[in-house]
Amino acid sequence: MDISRLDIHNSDTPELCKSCEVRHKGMCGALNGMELTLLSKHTRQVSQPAGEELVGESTDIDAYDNIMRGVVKLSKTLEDGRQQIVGLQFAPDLVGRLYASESPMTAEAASDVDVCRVPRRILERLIDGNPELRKRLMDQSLRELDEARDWMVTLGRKTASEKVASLLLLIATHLDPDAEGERRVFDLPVSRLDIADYLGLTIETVSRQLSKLKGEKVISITANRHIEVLNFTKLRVRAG
Amino acid sequence: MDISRLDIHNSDTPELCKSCEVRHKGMCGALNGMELTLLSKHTRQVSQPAGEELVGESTDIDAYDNIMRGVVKLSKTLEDGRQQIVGLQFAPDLVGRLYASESPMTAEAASDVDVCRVPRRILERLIDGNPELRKRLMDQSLRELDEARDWMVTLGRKTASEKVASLLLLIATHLDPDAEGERRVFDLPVSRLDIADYLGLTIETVSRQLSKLKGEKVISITANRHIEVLNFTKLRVRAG
DNA sequence: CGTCGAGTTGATGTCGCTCAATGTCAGTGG
DNA sequence: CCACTGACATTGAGCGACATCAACTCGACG
Repeated sequence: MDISRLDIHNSDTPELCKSCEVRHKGMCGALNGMELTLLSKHTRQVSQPAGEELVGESTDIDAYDNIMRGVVKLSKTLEDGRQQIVGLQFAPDLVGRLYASESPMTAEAASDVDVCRVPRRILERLIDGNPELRKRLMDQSLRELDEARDWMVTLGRKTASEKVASLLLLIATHLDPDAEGERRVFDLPVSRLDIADYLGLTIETVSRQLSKLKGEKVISITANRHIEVLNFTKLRVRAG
Repeated sequence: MDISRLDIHNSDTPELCKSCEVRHKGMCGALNGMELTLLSKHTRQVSQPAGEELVGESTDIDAYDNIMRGVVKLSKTLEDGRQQIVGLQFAPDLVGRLYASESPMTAEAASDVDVCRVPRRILERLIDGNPELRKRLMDQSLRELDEARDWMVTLGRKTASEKVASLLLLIATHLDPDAEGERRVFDLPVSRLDIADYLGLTIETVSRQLSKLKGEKVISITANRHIEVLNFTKLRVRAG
């Protein structure tokens, strides 16, 4: 039986983690050929359109998702429906609370995403045996902690216009890490409601602040989602 | 030369991590006799009164602090002076950003604290050689990440009165984890300003909300800092 | 006592929320 | 081609929660 026919990943030279970026910075870059082969035998690629849930709040975790493409939003909801987005994850992050049996939050595709779904046991076994992988995941966790704490400052102490500027800055730097100069161009991977839920604001306030930034020629907006940053320095100043 | 005279920790049976709780749940509980001895040779106990800084924002990290007693607050400050507390740490937590050369935030004694100060290199060497220690520190980091994200919901989506109730709840559960029934008694380890900076409010608003909870017989306050929770269930409801 | 820091309480102001109307655009069907 | 629809976004008017500013209380300490 030729297992390579069953799954695109079941080949001798695994197709997993194809992109250069993912290979270099992501989890798979820490694996040797044997480990990649093991992984490929148990992994399947999953594509989810924007809005689909990957992991529900307080549901069992039986797999982790390695983001190959797209943006994932992590959110928590109060009983009465108030929602707060507590993080955005970009390729090549790993989605899922390590070592917990139950997810403390919802993970949802913000844009269309492709992920590699790894069974929990498999990943945890790989972690135990591979110090380099362990280090990368530890680094990701610590980076997420730093980002969460930075965002606490934004949520607790910044004004609405600083919040919106901060988010544009965050997305710009994540989607285009090594751009230079004053101009940045990108598509917002999230809706106005998501922005509001990330910033602890309402969609109306977000809209007003975006319009204000537009009026002051700091950014220009076309087709609702397409952002051109005209003056990156000014945007950074406005982010507080 | 009798080195045991030089440092209270330099003895054959190290006096480090004396308390039962610390020994069981803290970092030192993961160490064997040899490791404890190594640690004791390089560790010194430091006592800081409330308000003293342990690590400054964007200063070099050359040591980690293991909390033996007291409460440490972690905070970040914007250029214009606005401050946000991004975490509280209790015994037996380890203070300090692992694997970073520079601290992303200020760590300051909220109450009077005693810490064991461990040189960075020593701790990192111990981590490399001890899977159990590694796991405990990973767990602490992941727990801090969970707490930071929970707090983002509080900061972004809760009202002032829910915020204050949430903080009382947080402190009550940390200072007295396995209490039962409706009553809790504790002393606030932080000032009104700290509370305000943790909740993203002003001291006046904090004060008014505390007075309201007092008026509604949910808590009673004596001597500014001494809190008696009269109705824990009601407090939990108010926390949202 | 007088002073000082921490906390409380009151009066007033304002930023962001609420509610409601309007605009934009893609999709659908006549 | 245009009308209709529904999802999403923008804009405006009014209001309320929290901030700001200021006065006052209280205990600690010289």
